[in-house]
Amino acid sequence: MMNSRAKAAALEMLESSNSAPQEQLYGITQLCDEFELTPRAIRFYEDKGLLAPRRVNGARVYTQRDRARLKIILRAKAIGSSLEEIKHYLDLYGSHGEGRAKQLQWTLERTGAAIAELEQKRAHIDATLAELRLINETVRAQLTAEKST
DNA sequence: GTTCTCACA
DNA sequence: TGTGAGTA
Repeated sequence: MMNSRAKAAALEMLESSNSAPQEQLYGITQLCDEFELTPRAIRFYEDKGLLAPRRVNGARVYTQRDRARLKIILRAKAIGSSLEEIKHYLDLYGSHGEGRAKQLQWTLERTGAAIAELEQKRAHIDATLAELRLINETVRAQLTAEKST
């Protein structure tokens, strides 16, 4: 629990305590506005291990990196990835050595599967579109015929 | 305004 | 995969 003035003061302290390249910081409301999310959703992602913002007097403070991760989360969500899958994708960024090879293998398989699923959906959509166009034209022809009767 | 937790779909 | 309510 922290009012916005206290948070602003805390943010300022953080920024001024780091001498050189001050990292841009964000509050949860800023991210919500920017990505059109609710605070509940962002906290939900954190709860699932997709985000790990720092805390300043209890309030969440997000870095550019958190912001970049959020972008990835939303893009992956948009193509139907589960949060659990997205977590794996994100873990790829920080992994090295032996673990990284497994991560890459997993990502290779998972993205391959996702590609196949999306292509199948596209085929289904194309087929449905063809059917609907046929129906549309048939009905149009009937309407024209009945009007001239 | 922001936090957390519990309930709910 | 989230939302809503109640709370401090």
